[in-house]
Amino acid sequence: MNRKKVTLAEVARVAGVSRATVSLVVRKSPLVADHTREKVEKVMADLDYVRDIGAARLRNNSSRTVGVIVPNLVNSFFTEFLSGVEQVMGEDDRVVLLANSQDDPVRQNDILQRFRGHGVDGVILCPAEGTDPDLPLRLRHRGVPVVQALREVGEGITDYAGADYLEGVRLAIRHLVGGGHHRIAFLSVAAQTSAREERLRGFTAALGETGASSAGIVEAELTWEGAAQSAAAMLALKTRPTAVLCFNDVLAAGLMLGLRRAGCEPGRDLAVVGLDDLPLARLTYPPLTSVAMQPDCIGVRAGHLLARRLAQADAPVQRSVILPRLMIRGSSHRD
Amino acid sequence: MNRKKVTLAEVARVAGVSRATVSLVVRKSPLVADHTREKVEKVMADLDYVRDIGAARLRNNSSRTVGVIVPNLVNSFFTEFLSGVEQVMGEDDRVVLLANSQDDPVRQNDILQRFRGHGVDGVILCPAEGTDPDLPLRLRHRGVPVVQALREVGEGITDYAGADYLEGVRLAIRHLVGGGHHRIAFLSVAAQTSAREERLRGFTAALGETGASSAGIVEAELTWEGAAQSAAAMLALKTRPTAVLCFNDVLAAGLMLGLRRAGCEPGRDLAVVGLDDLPLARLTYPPLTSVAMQPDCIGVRAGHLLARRLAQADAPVQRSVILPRLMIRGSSHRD
DNA sequence: CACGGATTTTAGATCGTTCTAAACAATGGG
DNA sequence: CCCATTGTTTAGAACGATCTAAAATCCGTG
Repeated sequence: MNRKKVTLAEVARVAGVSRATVSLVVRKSPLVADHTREKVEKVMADLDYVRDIGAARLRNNSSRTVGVIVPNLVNSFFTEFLSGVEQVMGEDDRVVLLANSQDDPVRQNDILQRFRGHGVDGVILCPAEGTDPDLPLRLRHRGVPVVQALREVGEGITDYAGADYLEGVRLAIRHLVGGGHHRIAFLSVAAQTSAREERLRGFTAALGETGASSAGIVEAELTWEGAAQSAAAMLALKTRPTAVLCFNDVLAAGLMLGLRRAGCEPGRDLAVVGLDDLPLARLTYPPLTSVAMQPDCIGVRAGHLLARRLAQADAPVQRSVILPRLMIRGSSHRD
Repeated sequence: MNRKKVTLAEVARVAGVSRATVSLVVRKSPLVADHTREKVEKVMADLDYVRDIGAARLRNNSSRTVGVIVPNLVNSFFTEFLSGVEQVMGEDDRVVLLANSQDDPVRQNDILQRFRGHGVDGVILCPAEGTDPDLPLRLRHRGVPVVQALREVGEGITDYAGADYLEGVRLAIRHLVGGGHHRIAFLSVAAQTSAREERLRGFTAALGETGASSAGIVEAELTWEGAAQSAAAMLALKTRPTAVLCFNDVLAAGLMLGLRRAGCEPGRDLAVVGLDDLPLARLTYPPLTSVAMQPDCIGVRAGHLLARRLAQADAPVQRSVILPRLMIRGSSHRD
């Protein structure tokens, strides 16, 4: 209640030095003599002084704050990513401003504006579906350092951290073909993002490489219910697939549910493979074969990329792409 | 690159008015005449002016920023909660500073300090395991408005938003007893939090009410692997349970996995009930009966509580407790 | 047309920090 | 004893907004 804020000036007064000196101590400058440093540090501890970073930023332009924009906070793909980012930032004594674009480019712009108002040092962005491809360019012109992650818009304009979705899909398809599957369907989402495009491209590419054939592409809403409902469409394809590759694990899990309802036992009657290897992949029945994209690692890398760019604004653009790993489980076995 | 920051003064100069007037326009004060307002707004738009909230806060003490501390970013209980908080804050034109305490009180203190330095208006805190019970009091003395959520430490010192875990457990036990189960075990976690205590208390209380008896309490690490490993201990209990209530759905799902490995079919040989009703509850096999705590709603309420307190610092302490709902699914059927 | 009151506008101080440039202290050489 | 040199400290002006209190403008009346 009565707690007045302790300021530099207050510390200076008590310690019998000038504000400038205290400021130097706060910033661990080597310019201050040891004995004054100690004296000042003691006073700071006694008074429970907390440096006001906002005021500091006003003067010197570094808020030690970064904005993170994700399209979604329920899919653990994004929250694990977020977790990685938060971890790096914490280690680096930075703080994360979080916002959820809900995959809406308009909201996303609002958020960027808000972040700008808060003086963020930089932004890590998973661009929302339908993001204007020259948003990155506009941001660069406004002087906002940006790292894109998980999805990308515009080419080579900003740093980027993600996984090699294409290779991930190839791993999955090879695994299926190796297991004797030759008619493979793809369960996709409607939302147009780079992640989707890459996965779809990977699908046709990998089919070409392996000589397997597409049994068709079915689209579902990005929820397990949507996927469950799509089971009917999947079973009604002209060329009935023996295996289905899904855009991600949520869809795969939903599909398995829908298949079982329709009397088709996933893993036995129809192989199902997911992508992302979310934790839930181990908990479905049968456990879901999936491709691990390690979103937490991607988050860590995105954090490092941003740190690098903040340190050196004109560094060359860099892409950091993680190699996925295939996790084989029951949903793609024939036993 | 060359973008210089557009300031109030710049806008004022171009519009031919004083900074003070522009400031009034920015804050939508009714004091400005309509024609000047329009003129100024036009200039602001032309110059792409963004108000510097940090600078504003320095003068008037409202950063429109709140800190959120969660113990964990992989359990969707917390991320759904976070999602709710973020949503309310966004609507209210506030911004969320996110940090993960990793259930470590020391980290948690660091984070609180950091938040203070960033001038947050208030904090929403899910206290880490082992948090000093008078942390809330200390924070109050420092003048930091706090709302606790999901877990609570200290009694009635801060506002609190959570679910009625006790009632949730009661619902689950009643359901089991109604289904003919009389020997019920509890799968708990080791971590000492108010959530755990309340659930455990609820367990014994509900057993008393219904006349069922405890088959024992088993502790597991809070991961699905931990729960899977505990299946053995569960099956080895002296009085073999016919049903198990689990601290949360992650444990329940893990336990089901472990049971099946041990040749005991969950849902048929042993009923399993979870708590929290995470999305994964629908995706396990058999689908998991659980008690919905609606963490996203709790997040929304926590946000509102904090907004209220920021508006009125001396409002009476309020608790907002959500009534849980039982979601009956296959894991507790006998068929 | 002068006056009082309401409506608009503004100058200048202020928030807590950092920066710049200069002052001050200590030391050693000539 | 003065001066240059190095090492420490500091006064005062920023940063970009908001607040306060006062000034300027407008308007209807007497």
